Amino acid sequence: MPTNSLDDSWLVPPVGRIAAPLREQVIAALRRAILDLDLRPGQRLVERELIERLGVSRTTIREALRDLASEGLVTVVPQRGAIVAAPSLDEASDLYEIRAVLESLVVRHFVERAAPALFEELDRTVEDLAALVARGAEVRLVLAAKDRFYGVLIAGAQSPALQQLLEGLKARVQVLRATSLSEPGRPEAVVAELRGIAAAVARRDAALASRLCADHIHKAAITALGALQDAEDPMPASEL
Amino acid sequence: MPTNSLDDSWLVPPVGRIAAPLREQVIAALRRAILDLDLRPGQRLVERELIERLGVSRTTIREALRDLASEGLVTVVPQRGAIVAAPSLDEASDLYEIRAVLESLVVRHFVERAAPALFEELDRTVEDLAALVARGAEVRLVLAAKDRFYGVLIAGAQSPALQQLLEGLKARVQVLRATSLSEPGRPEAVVAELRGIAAAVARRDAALASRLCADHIHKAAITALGALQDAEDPMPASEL
DNA sequence: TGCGCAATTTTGTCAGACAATCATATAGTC
DNA sequence: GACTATATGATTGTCTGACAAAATTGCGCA
Repeated sequence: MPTNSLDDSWLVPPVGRIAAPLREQVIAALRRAILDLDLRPGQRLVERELIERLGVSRTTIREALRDLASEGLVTVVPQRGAIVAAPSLDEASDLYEIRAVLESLVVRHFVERAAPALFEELDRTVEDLAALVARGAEVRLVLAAKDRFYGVLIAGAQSPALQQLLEGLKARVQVLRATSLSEPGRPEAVVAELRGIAAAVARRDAALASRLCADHIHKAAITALGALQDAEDPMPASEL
Repeated sequence: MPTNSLDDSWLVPPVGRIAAPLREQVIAALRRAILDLDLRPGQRLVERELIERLGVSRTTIREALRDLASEGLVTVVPQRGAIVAAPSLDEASDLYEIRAVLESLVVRHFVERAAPALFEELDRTVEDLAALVARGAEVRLVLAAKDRFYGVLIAGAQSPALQQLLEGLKARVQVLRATSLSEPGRPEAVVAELRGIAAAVARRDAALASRLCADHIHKAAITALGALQDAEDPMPASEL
């Protein structure tokens, strides 16, 4: 077996030609594989192998890879192909900082524009999250709940551009988010922080909510980056 | 002649197969055409016509269009193809707001991280701009000078992620930037505002510089959006 | 053991094909 | 004559196969 070829753990049913644009299915499959770490950061994505595994043509694979590249999930090096994106510590730090200011904007817009129903829904998502954490649910579920929280915020902010940018940013740091929530005590802290944000939002205090949101992401960043620094690259190029 | 096909004004030498990846050349050609308004917002980009005009294969065209879509310069509607992106007033407003917070971040990073030489260069670019405005240079040149100013800021901020995001945002509002600078008195105001930013940066006053930068973009936004509102769609679908 | 060259792999691009979908024009109906 | 339904054409989505150029690998040679 040559250096590092794809492991087959993420083998989804070769992408049936069910309904939607085939390319979308390919993108979804690859995205899931990357976010679930079935494909490891830095790993090469060789077109021929993807063709075999997903059962679609090179045309489709290449378009999908380019889409993922624009999402920041893979990096396409000219004449060398695509690799799974692996943000360095510095990059990750930058991404978190950018996310902090953008989420602040989202919160401000939410307070200004969101429909009343969304204010209630925001509270509900926080309590859902709190319940999950209270009964010690696994990280994956907590993360999903947190995504719903941000999802409600974005929906209320009514800014497609913000939504698109933030989705890209979140995808790029997805790896680290799980890390952050795994630190002892962090889930409880997260609940407290989000409750604070929600409370400020409920009082229509945009400035405070926005600041709390930025704080929250900064704290998450510190935790995640710290963990990343400890682990410090458990995955160099060759690992045969 | 059918409804609205491409005008040939932007016909660049059919993209010679000179050196770099062909796709890059196609992307560059289309980007220039869009930013220069040779291709008008809302206009359909039919693959076959692009093939003929640029002399490359459909594969290449399609990949290029997808790249441009990820930059936000074109919008790809499934099953209907690509059209030149046309930001609505609301979208444009959002984009400017996002740009304001991100440029603020850039300025802050610049103050914290930039090499001394860049501080000097920043001053130089402002004075270049001032000179151009003073002798009433055309809008295109002034815009280019302004881009150099932002370019120096970005370079000093040393954040690839920020750079990438801002390039995308700037591309999307490019159309409006020209409009903004065409308003009487605006160029002189721009010079004053940028001088203020540069001065604050020179004093290493990150907070002030950052706030001034946000202000500057807000003002530009108001001017541009106002002009946009007046013009209010001089380009509906059919114009035979 | 180290280096350079050749064989192989992989990407970039092309051409042509086809089904599915969208757009338009035509014909039939009220 | 206006309106709807169908047919016709245009356009996109996807596939196949091909080839040159660049990168990678492996081998032979010094």
